[in-house]
Amino acid sequence: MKHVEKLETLKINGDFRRAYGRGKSLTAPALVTYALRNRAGRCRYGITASKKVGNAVVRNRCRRIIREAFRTLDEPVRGNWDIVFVARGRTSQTKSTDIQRVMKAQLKKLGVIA
RNA sequence: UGAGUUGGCUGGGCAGUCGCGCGUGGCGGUAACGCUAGCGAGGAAAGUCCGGGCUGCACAGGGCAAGGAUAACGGCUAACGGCCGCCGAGGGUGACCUUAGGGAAAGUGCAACAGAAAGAAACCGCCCCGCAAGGGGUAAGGGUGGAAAGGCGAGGUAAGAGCUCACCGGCGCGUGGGGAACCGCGCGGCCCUGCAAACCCUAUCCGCAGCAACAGCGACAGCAAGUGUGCGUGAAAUCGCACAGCGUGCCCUGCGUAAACAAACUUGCAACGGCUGGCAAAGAUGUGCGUAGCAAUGCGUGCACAAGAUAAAUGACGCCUUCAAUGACAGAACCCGGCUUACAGGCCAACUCUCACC
RNA sequence: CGGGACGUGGCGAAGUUUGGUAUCGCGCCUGGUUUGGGACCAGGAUGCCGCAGGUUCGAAUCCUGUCGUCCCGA
Repeated sequence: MKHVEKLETLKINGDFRRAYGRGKSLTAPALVTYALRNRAGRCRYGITASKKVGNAVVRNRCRRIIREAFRTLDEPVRGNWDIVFVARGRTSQTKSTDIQRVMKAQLKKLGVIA
């Protein structure tokens, strides 16, 4: 992802719902990834941390860890995708480098990265 | 030496590499913007329990009703249901802690079961009268109960009883102290059970809503409304005046109730992944010193203080200190003053009891 | 930001108004009936009434604080 201009983030509830409903997904104890090809002409991503994960501090930490893992990803994205990352109970206790390893494997399997 | 009480502080640091928010300063650029410096979560930012600022409701003045809140006394404060002091009550050997703590002779209600009786009472017992049945007196004793008609002792009596007396408790009056709650002393007579976090009464305070308030701007298409009577000017009333109507739960006073040249105009609603302001540096701010005060706090003076997002910024890697920080509780959302609740570890001060020694 | 409701045996509810005994249905256990099971009959167990204080002689009920769940409005 390095040397690429800032990615747009998903904001509308409808975009998230479309990714959940029609996108492909993979699950791990610390991260769930949804991916769906879009027609927006660019790649977008969103991060979700539900109330079940913890209080506001814990939810913020999950979002930061996931965002840092995604930011420092080396491989470029092939094509235009909407990607949604969902934090789980283990996310807040995991290091961002470990999350990145899981994320890389999931994105590769989904065909987002080479 | 050990145990404890109260109050306060802290809530890792370093800045090397990468990254984020703001847009205050500088540089470059016509501009968009780029580079760089700067600033960037808490003591509770939390819960949203009180009080204000601010904004709107025409909401100005007065009264009534309803509803809500508070409750010894004095003070502090912009205000408070907060804080300080003090009194009473309760707990602790003590430092100290706790305390919704007005009124039960204004009225209504409740007090299950037990008990004769739960408010002004006679079941047993005791005493008197009577052959007996029964009648009368009596709250000392028994028994029930959380609570039984002031407590206890002496006198007194047929037996008893504040019937009388001493002490204690309560009430009333007087008096001394205190700013007051209240405390002390003297005198008087002996009348009153508990529950108002039951209804209620008394005193004091409170208009309602909330930054998704509110103000402004805009694209595509839309919707609704512009009250009644009389008089005046005009060709025409949406102009002027009066009354009515409408505008807060009600009443009174006062106030408001858009817009002229005949096809527009005005107002309101609604609509959007809306946008901008409100809203980010300065005020009921914090702190040092002086001063008034027991204190809360006031006054004077010096110094310090740039988080400001809008799906929402503080992270990752590394190093150091550490028993441990990967691991206390926890993330600003208009802003302040409090309250309440959560909190690993560490530090400081004052005081109390105890042990030892002098 | 504002408003409201609810936490009671394993599950679902009543009781809270007006304070004194916690009740009902399903489920569970034991026994009977049956060759056995179901159904049926008889009996039984199961509660810190979300938590912590307070008022009261006495609290599921009243008051205060607190935790959790759900709903509504702007």
